[in-house]
Amino acid sequence: MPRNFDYADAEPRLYAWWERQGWFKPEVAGADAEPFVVSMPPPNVTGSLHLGHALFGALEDLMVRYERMRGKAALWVPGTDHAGIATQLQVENMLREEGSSREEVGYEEFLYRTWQWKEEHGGTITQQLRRLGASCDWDRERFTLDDGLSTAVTQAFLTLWEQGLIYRGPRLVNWSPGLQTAVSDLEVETAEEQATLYYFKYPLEGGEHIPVATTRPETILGDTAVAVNPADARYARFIGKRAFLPILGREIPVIGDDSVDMEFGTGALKVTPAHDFNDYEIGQRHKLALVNVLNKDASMNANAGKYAGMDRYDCREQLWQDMEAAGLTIKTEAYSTRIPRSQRGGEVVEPMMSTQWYVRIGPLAEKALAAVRAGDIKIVPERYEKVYFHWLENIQDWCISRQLWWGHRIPAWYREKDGDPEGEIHVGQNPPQGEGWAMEEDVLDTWFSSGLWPFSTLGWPSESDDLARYYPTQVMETGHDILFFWVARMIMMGLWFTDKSPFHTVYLHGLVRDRHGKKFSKSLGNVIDPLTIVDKLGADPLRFTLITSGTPGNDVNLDETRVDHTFRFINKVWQITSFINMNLEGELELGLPPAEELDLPARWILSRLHRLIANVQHLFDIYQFGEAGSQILAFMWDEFAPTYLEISKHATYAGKEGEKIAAQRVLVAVQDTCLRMLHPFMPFMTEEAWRYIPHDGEALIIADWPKSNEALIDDEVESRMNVLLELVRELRNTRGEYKVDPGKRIRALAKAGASAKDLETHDYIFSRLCNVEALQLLAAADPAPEHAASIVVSDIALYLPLEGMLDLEAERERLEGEAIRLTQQIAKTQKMLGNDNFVSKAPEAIVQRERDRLSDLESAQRQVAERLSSLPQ
RNA sequence: GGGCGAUUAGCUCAAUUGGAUAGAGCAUCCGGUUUACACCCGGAAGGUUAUAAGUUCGAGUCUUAUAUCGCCCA
Repeated sequence: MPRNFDYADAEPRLYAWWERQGWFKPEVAGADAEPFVVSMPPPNVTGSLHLGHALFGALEDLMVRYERMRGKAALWVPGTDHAGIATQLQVENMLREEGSSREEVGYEEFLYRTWQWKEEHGGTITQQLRRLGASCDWDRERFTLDDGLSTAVTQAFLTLWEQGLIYRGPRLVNWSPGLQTAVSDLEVETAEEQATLYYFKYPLEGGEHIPVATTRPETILGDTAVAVNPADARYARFIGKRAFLPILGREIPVIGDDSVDMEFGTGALKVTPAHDFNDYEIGQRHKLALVNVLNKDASMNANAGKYAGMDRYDCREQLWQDMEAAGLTIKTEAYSTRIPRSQRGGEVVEPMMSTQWYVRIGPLAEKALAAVRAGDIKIVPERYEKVYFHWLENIQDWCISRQLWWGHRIPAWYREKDGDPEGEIHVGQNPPQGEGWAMEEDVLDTWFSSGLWPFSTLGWPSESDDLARYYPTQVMETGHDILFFWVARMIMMGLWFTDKSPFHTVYLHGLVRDRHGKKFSKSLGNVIDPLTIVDKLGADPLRFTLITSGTPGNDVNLDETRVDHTFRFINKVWQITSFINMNLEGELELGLPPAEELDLPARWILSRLHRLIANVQHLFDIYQFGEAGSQILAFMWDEFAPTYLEISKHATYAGKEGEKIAAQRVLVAVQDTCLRMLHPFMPFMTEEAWRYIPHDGEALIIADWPKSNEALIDDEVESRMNVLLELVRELRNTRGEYKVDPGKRIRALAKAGASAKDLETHDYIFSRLCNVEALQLLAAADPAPEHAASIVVSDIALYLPLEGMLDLEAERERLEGEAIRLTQQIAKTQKMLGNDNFVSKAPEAIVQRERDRLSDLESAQRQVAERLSSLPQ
């Protein structure tokens, strides 16, 4: 067995082997196995792996490997998303570098180039997921723009259309001038920013004026009313009068509307229904005209009069100057307000009138709400259910058209009629008979196709075998940041089109941040590339660290020192395997030896192990994978390796043949179980290590998940062993305090009550664990040795004759300190037990534990007192 | 403005339904190559669990208020 785990060699080799054997496929489990299906959240096809992908990869692979080991038909469906805007931007960037643009090359050529780009870069992310160990069924890999999924998208669209749930019409939308497309509410991010509030005079008929304030003076050009609150004594008398647009002089009415906030600004409001969502509402109420003053690139259009053609911000400045010259301005002041920006491009989004396609979402949302309310779908952590409800209860119709080239074309056709190029509309996969039909140029929001993902990837709308067997899926694991974008839409569309919840559990993870909780950003220079870590330490340490660094729904702060620590843990597990491996001789029978051959340490480690298995099982059941991983680590590093493994050396090197074999079988059984439990966390090392211990089965990836055997969990054994281990700890401490050369073997004498037999039988434990060469039992009547340090645990007093080293005064102080500590604890325990409320109300087990504790403390107290009195004066 | 989360050791995080002396890692200090491992071993120090009140036999955990930070929605 190699001295260290060579991950660089093993990872690609094992991955290829697993895949070649077909172990990533659900069929490995047999036709009658219960399915466990996870749809991978499809990463952007041209993206490359970042820590967010690594986190979902680690978590989903963990769940899939776990369920596979539990005998389920585990299927992880991989795939990628065409990511409309993101991909189109990348290709546009490429064209720009070539000195060209998408307009210049034209639609056909642009699409060709984008597909080419996808072919070149599309494999990157999936290759990187393989490096993490992702056990997806690559034969079922899908792409949102492939033929099958495109069919699904068309089918979904047409169905909604036929049901009257899709409509097209002019609405005020969030317009992204840089991308030149509409974006949905979700794609707009607003943040508080410093801006300027401009105060100016709105001239009225009769020479008076109303003062008005705005942060966007250029929209004055699109005003179609001035609104005041009818309850406002200052302005109410102006209602019904005519006002005149500054500079342009257009005549507009002064209207009264309750929604005008009298406290804000001047208390009067300019109304621009075509460029502001609130004003749009007011416009609807008062049947105001809509005057659009912006072009698609946010330059001013012909309605802006002499400002036509100017950029929106240049216009703002120029108009203000002109108004100043005309004596219409009052003042400007610094003002902090919320500015809407495009999530993708980052530029300021303009509300703009535009004709778009919408999904009437209400009926779909209702089903989605009901499914979670009824518990058909659970969200982990549960608090996100509230967030989900709130969003769906207040949901707006979904704008699904995008003015992009890369995406699913909306299946609609137009034909010119009466001079209107869109005079006739036909919705359908193909154009109707006749000449002159042109296809809708808009494409669908990327999330429209993503919403179908759990079932479209399995063949829907065709009634495929996969759809029948593997849909609905079980767990949807993804980031909480796309709860609305994606999860809610999958639930809505899944319920609508398949009449089934697409999954029964939503597990949400958080963002991966740097070790101080900062977001990764190129400008901060704190970006960690997961593949750099994989290259340096292997995939296993990264996976385990990501999983154990956080709790569901919360952000993960990745501290790279933890990755190093995990790397050392992996080495530790390897070394344990190596130790077991090197002591094996011949064929070792698998499984545990018969109960009568198990000594106390063996029964102890098995009790601890099976307690661990039960804990891990419970933690897996409630999706607390991180804590499960930490507990396995703690068991191996703090109990198995330093204690049982060390103790077993006695049997191995000094025991009888039968004892040796029994110990080896226990070692193998414990290690085998641990490797199984660790496999979903760190598949590579565990698979490789498993080959070096006797095992049953072809590979760990398809081995059985351990089950806890309650019969092996034994409180009494654990507490007997704890006494011995406590003595070991105290012995080590005492040696340290007296600065006894660690290499020096010392003697110990013991006076023990009920534990005498355990002490005698297992005296070798002390030689193995704290270098005590001989343990001599004293009878109760024997005098204690004079020049000895003493250790008291429960009813045992242990004496270490440290001739020449013992400082009597120090020893007395030590014992007195111990006596005080014991007295305090006894008092505390007695107080608890003296409280009738406690004794009557606390569970019996808790009360009993306190009684046992008290009797232990009292024994110890007697021993300490005796020792103190016998110390030479 | 509404909602949610966080606040535990110098730093990064745990603590499963309320139950013994609140645990790890990193960093710090002391001591060690003991035949699996120096990618290691043994030990130490480090905490008023943000603050205040409450419920309870018992609170890091439940309730209320306050403070600070973060996120979501308008």
